[in-house]
Amino acid sequence: MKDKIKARSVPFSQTRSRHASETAEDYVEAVMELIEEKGECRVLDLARYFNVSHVTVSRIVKRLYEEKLLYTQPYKPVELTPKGTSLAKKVKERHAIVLDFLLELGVDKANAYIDSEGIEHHVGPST
Amino acid sequence: MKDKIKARSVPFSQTRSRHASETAEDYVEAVMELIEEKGECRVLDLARYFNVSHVTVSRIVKRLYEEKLLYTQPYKPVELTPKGTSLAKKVKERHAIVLDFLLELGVDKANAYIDSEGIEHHVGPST
DNA sequence: TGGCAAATGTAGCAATGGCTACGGATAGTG
DNA sequence: CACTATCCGTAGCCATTGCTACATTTGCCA
Repeated sequence: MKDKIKARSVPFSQTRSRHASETAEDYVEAVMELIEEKGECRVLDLARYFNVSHVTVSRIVKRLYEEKLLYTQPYKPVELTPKGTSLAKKVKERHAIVLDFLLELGVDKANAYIDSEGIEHHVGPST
Repeated sequence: MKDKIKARSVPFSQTRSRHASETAEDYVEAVMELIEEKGECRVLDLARYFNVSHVTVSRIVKRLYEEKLLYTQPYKPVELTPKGTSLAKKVKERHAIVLDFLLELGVDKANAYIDSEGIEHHVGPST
């Protein structure tokens, strides 16, 4: 029994640090997409994208700037650093894999798209 | 383009309340499993299960008690209320569905088990 | 150029979920 | 009965991510 408890605990560990990383991944991916779509990425674009207030975005952008994932200057658009670009590409690739995975299973496209947003962070390398 | 932004924003909305609900679901499920396995569910069992300190568990148990999902008394085992039992069953059922889903696809059992822990919260009804 | 609307930034609050440190409760054992 | 080990609760700290309210900057248009 104890073994089982121990084994099951694995997926839940390091929740906080993982959650912070997920946020970073979501943001760099969003920035990359918004730049592709609109030519630039404003704080408000991100706020609409994630359905949160511009304040929340602005704070997170500041943190990611400190992590050297984003370039940001007051009242200017947000851009990706090389590090941020690299992470964004990795995330998009993984996202595409998950999407294909679900599509291949007959999940209809709209639902697959929605579901894969949340799922991607939970997929182990083997899967 | 705007449509796409709006559409993509859906999965991210209400992140906080959703996260709190996920915690509640994880906890009632864990309580149910631990009671099945060990006959009772102590705070420390949950702490080991989730790989967090007993303090974290104790605070969350208090919150779930206020939400009428758990019974709890100082220094006593944690139990499920009818509401908690009902939620736990729903979660376990959904969890089982996700697990079967992955197993059917040839994901080997161990990995499916691990992955489904995180995925289950992101699965829409249709999937 | 002046002024307004939109975009950002800042201050400050709340909830959640991590933690350590410390103290009280409980249960088992000699 | 007393002791000791384990369990649990409380106090208090931190980080993250929501928010509203208010201040500031920018950019555009009359």
